Amino acid sequence: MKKKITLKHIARELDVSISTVSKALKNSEEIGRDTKEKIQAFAKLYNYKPNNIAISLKNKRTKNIGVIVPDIVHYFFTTVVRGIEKYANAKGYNVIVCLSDESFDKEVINMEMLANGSIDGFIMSLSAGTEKNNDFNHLREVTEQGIPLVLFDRVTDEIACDKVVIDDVLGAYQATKKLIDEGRKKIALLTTEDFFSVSRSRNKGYMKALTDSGMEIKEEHILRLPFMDIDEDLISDFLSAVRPDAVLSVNEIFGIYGMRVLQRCGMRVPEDVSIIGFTDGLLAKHANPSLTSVAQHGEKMGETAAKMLIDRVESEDDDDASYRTTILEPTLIERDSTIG
Amino acid sequence: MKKKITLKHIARELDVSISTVSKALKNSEEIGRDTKEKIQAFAKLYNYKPNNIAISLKNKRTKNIGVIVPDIVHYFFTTVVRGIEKYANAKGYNVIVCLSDESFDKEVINMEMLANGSIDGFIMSLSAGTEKNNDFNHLREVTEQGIPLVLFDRVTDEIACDKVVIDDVLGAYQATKKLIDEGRKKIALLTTEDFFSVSRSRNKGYMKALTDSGMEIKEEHILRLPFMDIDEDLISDFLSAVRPDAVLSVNEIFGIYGMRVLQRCGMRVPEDVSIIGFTDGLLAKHANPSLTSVAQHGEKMGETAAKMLIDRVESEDDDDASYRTTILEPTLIERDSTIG
DNA sequence: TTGTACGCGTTATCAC
DNA sequence: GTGATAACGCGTACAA
Repeated sequence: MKKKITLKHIARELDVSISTVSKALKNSEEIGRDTKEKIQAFAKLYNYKPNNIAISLKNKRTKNIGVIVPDIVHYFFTTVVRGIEKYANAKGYNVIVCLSDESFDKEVINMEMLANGSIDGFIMSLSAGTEKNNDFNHLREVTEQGIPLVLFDRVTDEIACDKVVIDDVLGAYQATKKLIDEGRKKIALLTTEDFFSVSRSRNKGYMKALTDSGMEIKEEHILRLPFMDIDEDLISDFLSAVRPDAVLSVNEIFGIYGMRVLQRCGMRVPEDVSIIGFTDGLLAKHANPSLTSVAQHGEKMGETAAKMLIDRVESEDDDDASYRTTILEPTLIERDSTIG
Repeated sequence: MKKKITLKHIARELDVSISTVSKALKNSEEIGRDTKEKIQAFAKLYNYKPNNIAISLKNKRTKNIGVIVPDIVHYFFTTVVRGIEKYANAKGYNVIVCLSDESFDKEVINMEMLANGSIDGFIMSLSAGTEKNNDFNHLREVTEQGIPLVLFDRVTDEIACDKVVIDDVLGAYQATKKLIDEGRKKIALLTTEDFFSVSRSRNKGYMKALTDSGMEIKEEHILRLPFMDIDEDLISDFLSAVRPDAVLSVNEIFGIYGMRVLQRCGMRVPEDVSIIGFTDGLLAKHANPSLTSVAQHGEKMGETAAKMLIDRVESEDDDDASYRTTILEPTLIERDSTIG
């Protein structure tokens, strides 16, 4: 077992000072050819690599990015993390991923864990618990310490920081508009409890589209489901009662469940009923029929967030005022659950 | 913006020495009541938290675990990462996730990035590129440096380290056996190119089940597909030609594609043809009909790997000889793509 | 051209 | 009881 070698070892072995070794390895001009070559050869031989921790301590820069997401089995977050990874790695940063598991407490704990020097900045999406609590003190503490923070998707106005979101209102508007343009008259909405910022925006887009087209918004056409552990019966009862000719879902999974329920009722998709969901994930793509979806461009979002964060980290000047919010355009991916 | 406070700041402010502060905050007996209380109060007020990096440097322990996986959009890896996260976090460790993107080069780069002090140990699953190259020097270097390594799922005999796998032979055997017991006579196999260790094992289980039941293994019933960018036509041509009454797929996605192709040919699942896939993911669960699958228990695998790694990290004695391989039992999840 | 000294933040040992 | 000192590994301003 050949242990990690340090500058000190090399120095002792070659009978020179540590700083000489350090300089030689950085190809400094002030070291003589011979010593330089000797040292470099030795270093290569023993595969010397500087210790990241020591460098972090010295530079006060870790080259680590902390990412806190509610979950990682959800396709959307997965793609965002991938986008972050991609950009961050290209820039020489590592990504430390923590899962809040939709819990406020875990989110706080994870943040504190990372905030004490482990990372140069945060990228995160609020947990359900945090949105519910409406308590953002842990975020505030972090930003007040001068640690850069980028929020994505599930964001809040309470915190001044960079943000990346898609235009959820527009996405829902376009989707609803498409259903209206198909001639659908009774468009149901499957959404979540109201504390989710994204659901609120999507509901808004749905309503705006109806209103703009002179259609009435009927509360009985809207089903607000708890986010966790989906209750298929609730969806089933609702859809059987409403008998809609179109359904908009604020996420992928409600859309899939809704479609199945309707099919079981003997309705044909898309002949009898059109369905559009949010999140263009694997389920939507491989459903039968495949589900028309509002793509959120998670990977792009991740890349953008990573770029914003790293730019912030690497810019000397902390110009507090200039926080930006990047708004990505959603895209309606038309598949077989709607009419051409 | 209140910057991070250090021991030095407190010491200067309270006019005591740094070591006094350090001891006071650790509630050392050798510090007087008054000073201790004064220091602790001050520390609380300014929300002092020790700097992780400095502690890492001193202890030569980072409390970080490096995880390198081929991808994170695949359900299986996602669940493993989640399992790792769960266990590691509970033990006070952070998880640094890197994606090899199935590329040998990226895997090497990521390992080197992390190996220089950033982490206490690795958990990883080999990239396709690495399995293809059959080159494991980067792993060897890491283990030779005394950095603990746990391999899961895609492992290799070339490296002596802890491992976690499921019994792939058994999983495929049981699945095939089930198809045989249903009375299926022509059981096709959708598998990948041969360099994947898991595919080899699953192929073996398939063949063993056939042989044990006195059935013939026919090469023309086996389709070996490239792993990346799935070509649906290949599957389509193959299945149209073979016309099997059952299909075993070594992963989830081939199974889904296979089912769709067969349905398009007018075959009913499971009346005319039964299908079983590997990986009990979202697609299998929500497919129509839902896909009977061999569950790999990713979360359990992740937890197990994390436990093995942390045990190793925290045990002083480096008893090289005692590397263990944990073999998890697969479970056949029966759904609607097979007959009751 | 090479070496010395110091600092990053913390802890442990030892002296007062 | 309190404080000075060294050490973790590195980089660098400054001295020789």
